[in-house]
Amino acid sequence: MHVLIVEDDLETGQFLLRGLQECGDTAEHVSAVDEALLQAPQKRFDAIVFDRLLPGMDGIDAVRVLREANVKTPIIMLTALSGIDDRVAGLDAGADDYMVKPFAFTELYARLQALLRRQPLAAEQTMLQVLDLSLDRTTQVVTRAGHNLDLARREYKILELLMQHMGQVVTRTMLLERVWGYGFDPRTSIVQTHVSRLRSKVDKPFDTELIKTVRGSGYVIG
Amino acid sequence: MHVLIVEDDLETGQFLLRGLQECGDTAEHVSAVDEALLQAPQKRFDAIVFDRLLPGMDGIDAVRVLREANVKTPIIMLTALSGIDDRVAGLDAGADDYMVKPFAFTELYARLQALLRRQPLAAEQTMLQVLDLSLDRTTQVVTRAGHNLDLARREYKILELLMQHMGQVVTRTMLLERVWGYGFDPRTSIVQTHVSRLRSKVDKPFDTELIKTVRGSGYVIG
DNA sequence: TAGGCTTATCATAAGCGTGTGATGAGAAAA
DNA sequence: TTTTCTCATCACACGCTTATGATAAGCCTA
Repeated sequence: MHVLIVEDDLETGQFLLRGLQECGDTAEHVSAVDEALLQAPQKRFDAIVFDRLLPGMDGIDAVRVLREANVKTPIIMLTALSGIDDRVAGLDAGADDYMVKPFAFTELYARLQALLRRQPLAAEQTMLQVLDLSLDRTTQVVTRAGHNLDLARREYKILELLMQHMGQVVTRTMLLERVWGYGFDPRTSIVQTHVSRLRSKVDKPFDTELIKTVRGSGYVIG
Repeated sequence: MHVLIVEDDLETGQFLLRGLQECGDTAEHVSAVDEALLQAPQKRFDAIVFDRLLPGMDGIDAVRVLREANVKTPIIMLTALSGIDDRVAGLDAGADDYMVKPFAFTELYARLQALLRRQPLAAEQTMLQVLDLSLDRTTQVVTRAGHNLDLARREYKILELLMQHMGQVVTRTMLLERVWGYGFDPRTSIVQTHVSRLRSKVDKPFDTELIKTVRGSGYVIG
């Protein structure tokens, strides 16, 4: 992800910058409000981390200005004040979340990821690959060992989610949420059925089995 | 982690329960406020997920009661109302975070993890290692000498507990409590059976024996 | 409207995980 | 040594989870 950090304290700013880079993400650091107002609408950021107390203009007013300018990028406010009123003011102005200083970087990072999960990522990987299986998200073409695979929409979505998380278990709940948009358990074997059909196209005709089931959890690829 | 779910809607409750189990955690589900007030101080939960609208007592009042009773467990409120005032009320009463329904399970899970990361008391190490045996708590993958070990849920939980306390004796009672959730002695050889199965996968195929029994007490690793 | 494709549900079967009790091995106590 | 107790292991049975095929409903297209 690509994050804009608006923070007048240089030390904190660098700390966040480095933290994000170490997690494999990219970030830009500005220390003045007007710079932020200039950058935010122009470049495509996935999220903005906004300090509450800035010289010149209150961070809260700045957020309000951004929202009025139709900037919808998720914003996390940083505040040194822990009062309830202070938190509310930020949310009220249009921030999506707040964090009270001092905070752990890991928590900020978790919240960033939570926000991004809610919002679609601006820059996602378009080509996904696992061994001889590849999926192109722009054309939605799936091939294995050179052969084109003709997948139905649900099947494609399942495979896409699995490949986005290759090596990690994708739980049934996650599949229901991301593929079906369900917020509940339908109490039918709907996931199993579709994974079965997916396997019959992706795995059955070939010699190595890529989609593995993890009993009690879900499925993994790779 | 071990989570208490307070939610009167059975479907949502089961959905959360299942979601947590799929992620390798444990949870208990109660649907009434008084049950929650009874359970929360007694058992050791790492977090509580609290529905805002419950029959009998407002969830907010319940949270306040818990906090007054000196229960410090992190609490996430679930609310169907998205107004600012509603959010504040929850935080004000002593909740640590809120989520607006409908919500994605993945986000709730991220927030739970964020809350636990903030709490220093739960020394949650993600990578556990004893000689050539290693256990990754995020992916739930166990390897020894480079080989992947395919463990059942109970076996994994036992090994996890042993490795968390490497060098210390883990008593049978402790295992019954943390792996099975039993508060009593079932008077069967259930623990022995499962440790035996665990050993057949972890120790048998290799030359050095890692899991040792301490006669009269329990087991140690390392 | 007919036909084909996609999708949801149900029934069934197979497979795996788990709990129980029996049996035997080995350590500690007498 | 013998006795007693604890622990390890095994086989079996039950139940839950998962895989799969049949069926039916819905949707788009010609």
